[in-house]
Amino acid sequence: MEGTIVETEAYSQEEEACHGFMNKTESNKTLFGEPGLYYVYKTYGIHYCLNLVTDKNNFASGVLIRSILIQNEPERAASGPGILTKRFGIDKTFDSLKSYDNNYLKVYGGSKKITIDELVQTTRIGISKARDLKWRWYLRKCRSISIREKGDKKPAIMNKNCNLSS
DNA sequence: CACAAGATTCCG
DNA sequence: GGAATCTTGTGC
Repeated sequence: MEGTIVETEAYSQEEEACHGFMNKTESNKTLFGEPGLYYVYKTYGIHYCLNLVTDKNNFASGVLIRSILIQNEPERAASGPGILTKRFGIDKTFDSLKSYDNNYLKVYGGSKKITIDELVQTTRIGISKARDLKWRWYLRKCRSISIREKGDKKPAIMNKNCNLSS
């Protein structure tokens, strides 16, 4: 199974919404690890969320993957952080795996260049702290976005020649 | 040891 | 708008 990441959020220990804001604990320690690791946690007792650890060692930071457009699957089949992990079969066992070196799930940069004007930059979803930071980005022309920014209307169906895959 | 809150989703 | 559901962190 393969798809394109179309919506992400950034988290950093310097802001309150980050799991690593307070301190390093048993459950968030992966977030403090080396860049390129997966950080997977369970939320609301039900859903797993997938992150890529970024920045340097011992600095909690990561990117939450919020929506993936899966090839040869209906739109919105993986639009939302909890639903996409379910769709890809990602659970806690993926936590701390290297994104570039494992046998189950790989993430890599696409060959297609994305320019800043193709993205919508807006606020993050479902958090109560640091609500003002606009650290969420998504592809404007993609229909498989979990929640669109207010006023950003869902685009018309794309034709085959402007697909987002890399 | 108890309790509150959570990077969500689905249903009504 | 609200429940489901359960782990983790914090406080007493």
